[in-house]
Amino acid sequence: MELSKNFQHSEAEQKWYQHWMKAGYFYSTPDERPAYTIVMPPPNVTGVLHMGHALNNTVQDILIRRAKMQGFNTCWVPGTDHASIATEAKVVNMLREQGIDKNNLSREAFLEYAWEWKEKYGGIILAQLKKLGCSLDWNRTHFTMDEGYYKAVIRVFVELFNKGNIYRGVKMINWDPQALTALSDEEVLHKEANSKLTYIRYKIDSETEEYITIATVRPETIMGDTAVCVHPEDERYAHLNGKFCFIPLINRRVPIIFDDYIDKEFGTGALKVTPAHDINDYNLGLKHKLAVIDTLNENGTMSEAAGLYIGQDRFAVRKQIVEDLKTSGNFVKQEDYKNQVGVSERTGAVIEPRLSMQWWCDMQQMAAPALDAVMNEDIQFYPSKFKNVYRHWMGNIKDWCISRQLWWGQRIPAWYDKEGGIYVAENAEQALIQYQQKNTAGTIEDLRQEDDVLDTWFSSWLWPLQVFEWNENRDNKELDYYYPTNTLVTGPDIIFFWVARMVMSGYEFKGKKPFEQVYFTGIIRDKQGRKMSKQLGNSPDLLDLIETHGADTVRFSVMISSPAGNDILYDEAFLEQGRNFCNKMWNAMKLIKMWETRVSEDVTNTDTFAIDWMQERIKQVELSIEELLKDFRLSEALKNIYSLIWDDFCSWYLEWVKPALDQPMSVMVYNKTIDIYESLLQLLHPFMPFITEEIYHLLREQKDDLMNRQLATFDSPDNNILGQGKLLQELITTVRDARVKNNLKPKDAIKLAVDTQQQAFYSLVQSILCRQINAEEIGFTTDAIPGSVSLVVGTDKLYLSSNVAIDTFAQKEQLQKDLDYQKGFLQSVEKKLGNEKFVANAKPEILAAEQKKQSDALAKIKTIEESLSLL
RNA sequence: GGGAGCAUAGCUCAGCUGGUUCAGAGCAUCUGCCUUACAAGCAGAGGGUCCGCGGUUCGAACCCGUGUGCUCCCA
Repeated sequence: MELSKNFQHSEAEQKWYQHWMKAGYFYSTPDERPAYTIVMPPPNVTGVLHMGHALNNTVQDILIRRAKMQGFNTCWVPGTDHASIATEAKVVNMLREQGIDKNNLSREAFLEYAWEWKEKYGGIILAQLKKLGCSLDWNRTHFTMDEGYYKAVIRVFVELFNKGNIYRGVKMINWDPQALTALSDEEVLHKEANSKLTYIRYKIDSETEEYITIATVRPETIMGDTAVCVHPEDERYAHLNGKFCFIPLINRRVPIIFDDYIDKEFGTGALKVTPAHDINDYNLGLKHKLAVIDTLNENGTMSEAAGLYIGQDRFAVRKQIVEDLKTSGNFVKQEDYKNQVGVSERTGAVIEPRLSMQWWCDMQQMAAPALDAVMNEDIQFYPSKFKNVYRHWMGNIKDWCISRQLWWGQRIPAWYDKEGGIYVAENAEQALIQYQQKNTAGTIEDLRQEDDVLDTWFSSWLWPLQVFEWNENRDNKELDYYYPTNTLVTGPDIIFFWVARMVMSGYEFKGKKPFEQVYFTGIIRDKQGRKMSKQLGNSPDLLDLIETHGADTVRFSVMISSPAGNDILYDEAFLEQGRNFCNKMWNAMKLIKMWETRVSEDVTNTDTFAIDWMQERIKQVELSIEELLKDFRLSEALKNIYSLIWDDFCSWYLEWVKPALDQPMSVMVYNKTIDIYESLLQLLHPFMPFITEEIYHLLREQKDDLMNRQLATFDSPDNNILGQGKLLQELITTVRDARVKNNLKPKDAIKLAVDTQQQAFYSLVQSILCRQINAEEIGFTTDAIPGSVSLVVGTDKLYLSSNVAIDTFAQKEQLQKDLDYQKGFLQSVEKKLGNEKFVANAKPEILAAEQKKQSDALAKIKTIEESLSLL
């Protein structure tokens, strides 16, 4: 068979993904094996996957594939999230581009568009995950608005309502004037803004011409002022006790109140109080029984109640009113001021605090077991630093605003009668029954369902339960088998939104934690450290990337650069490294395939050093991988495998077993080499599934697939053989270096004479050493060879001779350098050993190590000095 | 304002329980090679006051304090 020059990723990827799928490797049903389960954080159906998803899902796939090789019954559940506000915003935009105004559509018509959107983008997302190679159980795909899922959410709402955890009430909420909906505190981002602090004077209601000056960043809200507040101990204002002042422009008379909430140092020490538009002012208003005047409409324009600027946008008014205050003589001054402004996480609109009737969920009770679980590590966080963040949020939990003024989502199952009575039930019929208990003649026509839908997170917090059909049967067999799931892999940015709430819902509805451990991945940033985002256009298109570079390369590039839990500065240079790695593996396979025709039974090759050594290296690396993966240090594990394949296998091992030109290949070595390559491919498979499967099958006829092959158990490596391998490498490198330094060309023949105590070792590796340094012969000696280059490796002396003239100055310099280093080293070791406190305090093994260093260094120094004296 | 984290080679970062066979990797740089698997490669090399200062210790990149700079989260 003709092998291509390089690995052709696109064919192989398609072929193997379909093959795995057909073979049923992705699917899971409960059996006698232990389960290893992951539920995928469902991506929003708002668009396409980005680099963050690539990282997150690659990590999950690695864990799943590895667990599968270790004999677990693995189950990775895919799905998508309806993402209420984000998706609705997208659909509204799309409609606007088509010239359709959402307000002219019925709820039903709008939802049809939304479902179309979901089908399209949800489908794209799932296709992307396949391209990435994700070994997902597609039979279990869920969507947070599926019929069954919808019902589960409704039922949870009704149950919590009946328990008294859900209630309806007017409170100050975060209002998004663009999406026209309430948001939870978690959906508001605080950003620093360059604002202006405007000083405005309010005339005091007294006979004399006297003013009180306030400072505000929101002058447009003064029409909503219902008081001015100062500190009770502020001498500047003590005389104003019981007085009133007039709001400029509208001349409303408001009281001057006193409260120690005021910061005397800020601004003028006098605060305008606007209970309708600021949470602190609102609380102040409650305390002092102030009126509340809402001067804004829901879209952020001034309302009738403002009296002025009606219908104008709040930001336009902020500028205009300053001009008008100047005209009226109330403007004092303006200064630059940096403050924090809340913006909507989804729409970016500046949030307005607003008093509003919403549905709330009291979280106090649910928080307690959820907090404990993480604190006592019943649920483990990686990295554990996130425990603090979690504790802080959970310990100060607030009631959750769960209603949204949107259409895309689960509609709140509450019905109102004409008198304002509320009936919460799973459906209209049951609501009606409740209603009829009061009004026997009542009909469904008398009831009106709540328009609002539920916060998206009020559905996704059920994800680990409902993907196993919890609502259909709360103790079903699958739930028993797969739940609690093993590992949740997600970003730290949704620790409150999702992780914390899933923990709460797990205990509340199932009485069990939803997962054993949570691994928080880093956030992918661009080279300049900026978060990747659509707006910045700094996020590469994932599908493009996969198509041009291949899924394995993309996976490699995101994994190699992602230390556990730290942010990642993504650089496309990593793609190059991945591509080169694929190429390397491909070529190693080609080399082995070339030997296939030269295999002969007649070669009686008893030289197994290379094989023995490589096998010990594999054991060694496998054990370290095991440890690294336990701590989710995936990038380090990958680096270990990368180096094992490139350096140990390709650079050393293959060269060591390579038959001489036109010589036959030992059948034993050939088969062992394939065995070895297979186990390397297997170690790498979870990280780079396609190329490993492809090469696995090209190496020789296989009965199984790599993906499904069980991992052997490894015992601890033989340190003696590993040490010998290391020494052999050092010998080779030292001689090669000497060649370069002495201007000996690779083809120039040399002879090597060795003065050593370990002749058996040299006999063992002689043929390898001979070929690797291109020596005509290697012999032993106890005396220096005149005219040769003397080298020192360990405590062995090497004499390298050649027909080519040799410059002794260079080697003298090198030996002198080594000698200086060794002497310095010895000095530091002896200083340590001469220190009584060290000898008394250091652990025995460290003491022994130091003593060994001392004797080694002494022996080395002796050897080098002997060599030097000969020059 | 409260909290968390980071500062190591030109760049991006490893360095787990303090102990010179750990100061390391990849990329970049330099030198020499078209050695019949791979020039997307091979063989070598150079490069660091481990942010400053102080402390603990026999011993500090690692622990403690402090200063500076940066990032993130919460209010």
